[in-house]
Amino acid sequence: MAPPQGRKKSQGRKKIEMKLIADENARTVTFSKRRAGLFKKATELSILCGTQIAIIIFSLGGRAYSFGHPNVESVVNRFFNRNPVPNLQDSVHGMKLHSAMVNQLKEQYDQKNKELEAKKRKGKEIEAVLESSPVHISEERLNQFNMHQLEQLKQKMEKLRDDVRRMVAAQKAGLVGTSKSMNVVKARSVPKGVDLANVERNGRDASPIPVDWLKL
Amino acid sequence: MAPPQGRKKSQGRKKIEMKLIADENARTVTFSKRRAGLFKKATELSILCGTQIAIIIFSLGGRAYSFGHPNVESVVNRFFNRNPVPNLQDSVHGMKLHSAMVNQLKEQYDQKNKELEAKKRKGKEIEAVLESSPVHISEERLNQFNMHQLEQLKQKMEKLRDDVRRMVAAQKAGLVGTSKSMNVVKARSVPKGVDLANVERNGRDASPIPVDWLKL
DNA sequence: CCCCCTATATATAAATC
DNA sequence: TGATTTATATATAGGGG
Repeated sequence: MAPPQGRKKSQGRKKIEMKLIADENARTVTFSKRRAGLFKKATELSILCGTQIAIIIFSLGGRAYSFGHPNVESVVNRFFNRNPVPNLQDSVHGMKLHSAMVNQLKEQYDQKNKELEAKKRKGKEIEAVLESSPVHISEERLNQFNMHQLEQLKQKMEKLRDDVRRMVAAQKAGLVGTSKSMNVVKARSVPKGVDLANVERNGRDASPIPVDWLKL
Repeated sequence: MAPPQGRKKSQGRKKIEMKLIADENARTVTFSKRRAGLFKKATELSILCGTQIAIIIFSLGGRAYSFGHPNVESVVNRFFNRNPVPNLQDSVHGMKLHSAMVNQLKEQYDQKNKELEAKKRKGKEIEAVLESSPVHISEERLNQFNMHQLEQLKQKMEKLRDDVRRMVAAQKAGLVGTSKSMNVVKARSVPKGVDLANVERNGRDASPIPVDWLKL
């Protein structure tokens, strides 16, 4: 009934940037809360899906925190195949491969390859649309953009299409890549169907566009 | 005002009992979702608090899923206070892989992963540009342009640009071709001792899928 | 299996004790 | 470091394609 005579007790949860929390105090608090939350989630997962789980965490201070269902050691050992997994005996060039890990690696590769495949497919679809869509561009519309924006737009389109091509080509030729990074920052959602571009040519570029994204 | 003429599309999230999900299908779905959620949480924790984390999960089916920042092995070894693993030479995510086959496997995985990342990044970037543009242009519309039209666009832009230049009449020396195609970036980066002091992103991995893409 | 959507259950950033 | 409270940000169960 009575209108809130006092200010709100809290602004409620705020969104925070995804980067190392500078304030050590706040960081510690967040660490405690999230660590607890993570373990809770792990517990639920193991119960709901009947899985074995092991989690090991080292805080910046060097303290170790662990969680295990049924326990850390058994899961870790199983993962590193210390406890032989009879069902897995892959071998390459005669040597035994380390089960769970290698097996997982294969799956991951396949997964990524699959995602890539999907993207290429989408890229082609878009290309098709571009080819068959005789849309007239009015001067009006053109004049609404400034050169900088148009240039950027064009470049991005070209670049994207170029990438699609390269990828398709590489795919056909059986690519042989060499890189050493393995970070996957999972994006919440893959941007709509943004994939297109082409034109082998690349002219100049006057505007001081912050084109670091162009280097791939 | 008008009462909802149609039924709700969904009853929304329902509370579930904390016990092994009986329906195998539902269980699998939940496992996928929650596993992803768990890894995401772990990723955030490692970033926000600069911690090292390792997670290993074995599904009921016996499949292994892992997450590691900087990688599972280092964290596990640190936890058990061991030096390099004795009877385990291969490392999935980072370093010395003594098996040529496994090594190749890893490279291919990295390559795919990298391309995928680039793809996602670009998708986001183009979206960003589109959004920051004073003139709203839907992706739909953008996708309707074909290369010929883009060429025209470019020509018009160049003309405009030249006009502006004339007007500004000044130093125009800054015209540099800014575009290059990438050609396999072989980074010999050694994810050795990652100093968590400046954690930018984390390592992550996971994903199932049964396929024998390679006859080992 | 993957993606999307909706409606709700949960996790948590902040502030305070 | 914990335990609470408040107001929001996120995670997800269910269901469809």
